[in-house]
Amino acid sequence: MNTALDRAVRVFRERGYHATSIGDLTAAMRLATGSVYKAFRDKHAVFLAAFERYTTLRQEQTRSAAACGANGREQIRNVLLSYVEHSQGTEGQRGCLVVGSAVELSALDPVVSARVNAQLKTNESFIAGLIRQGQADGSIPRHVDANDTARLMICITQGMRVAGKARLPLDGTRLVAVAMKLLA
Amino acid sequence: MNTALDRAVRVFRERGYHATSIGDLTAAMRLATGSVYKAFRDKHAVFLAAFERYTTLRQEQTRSAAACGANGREQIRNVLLSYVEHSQGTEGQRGCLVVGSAVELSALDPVVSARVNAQLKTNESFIAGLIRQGQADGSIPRHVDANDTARLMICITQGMRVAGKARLPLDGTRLVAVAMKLLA
DNA sequence: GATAATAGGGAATGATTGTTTCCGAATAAA
DNA sequence: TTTATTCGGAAACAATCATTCCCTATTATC
Repeated sequence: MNTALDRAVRVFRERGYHATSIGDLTAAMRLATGSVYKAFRDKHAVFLAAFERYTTLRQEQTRSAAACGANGREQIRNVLLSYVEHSQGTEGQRGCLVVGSAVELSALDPVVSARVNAQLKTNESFIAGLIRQGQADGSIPRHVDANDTARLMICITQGMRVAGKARLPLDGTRLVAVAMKLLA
Repeated sequence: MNTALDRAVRVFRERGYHATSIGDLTAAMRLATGSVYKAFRDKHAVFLAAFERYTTLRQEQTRSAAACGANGREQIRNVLLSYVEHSQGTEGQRGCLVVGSAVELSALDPVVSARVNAQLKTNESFIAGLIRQGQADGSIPRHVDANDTARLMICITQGMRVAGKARLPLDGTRLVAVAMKLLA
């Protein structure tokens, strides 16, 4: 089931919600029309399940990327680097389901809007927590505002995903080096 | 004609390309179906015209916002502030047609992809030019890398539009104050 | 003032959409 | 073996989509 969902995630990331037909979905999931409708109430339910699967998977990835850092500052650097890498090449053009949902559905679909908002808030407080941790371990100056900086970093990461969709080449080390000035 | 196009811009910004039907378009533009198809070859042509109208309009807005600044640094601050304001409230939730096109169409539509890419490149080199201007007038240190910083600022502005779509409240002065550390 | 030409509006059309239903195959229970 | 049940697959369904065609005004021209 999860393997079929992963394939649905991929299609929705590439084509978005409205441009993905049931035909696209069944072809990607290797399931017949009836099977999809036996497993999910409708297309919208498939999307919601795919969204949830995507966010849990991505959350694991960024947290394990952060875990490699020795202190708060290094953890944030790793998170940013991880975002750049996921915004590049094939993976980058495939896009982020959170960004895609925010842009395509947030204004039209209240339930998707709520999930997107919750996910962004989660990511933001995760980064804010890393900043505070860095201030505790001495790797980030005290005068840095954790909330404001975290919000700006959310903008940066979301913007990276947009740039990745548009095939703008991003140099990870250079870009992150500039972004780290926000922690000065 | 431009007034009808402005209404088309608004619909495409709110609903995106695929979720906008010809019915939505005719209702918004106050035109009958036949009239739309007499003025444009098809839906795609309407979108392209709306896209072009939107980008020229936005370009004017950001350039006039920049013009209010006394030096390069102040001009960049004004540009960032203008982006925050356009990413907030009703206007923010309406969304940016460049971001929307990048996310929804860039992977599927080569001609839209080219326009999006060109627009992002234009914005980026505009900001890079402001940075260099700031370095020339002494308001921005020489050691700032204009290209890298401009690219990161593009990520920031695009990310703001995503946040605006998701109704994340953005405090303009606070957010921009943090972002200005990139010019230190 | 009559006529040609053009622009705009709305109904008809064919294709595609999401959804449902029905049917056959495979598995488990009796 | 037979019966029941669950599962996947394909055809059928109504609705909606983008597009075309035709008709009616209105303007310009002679």
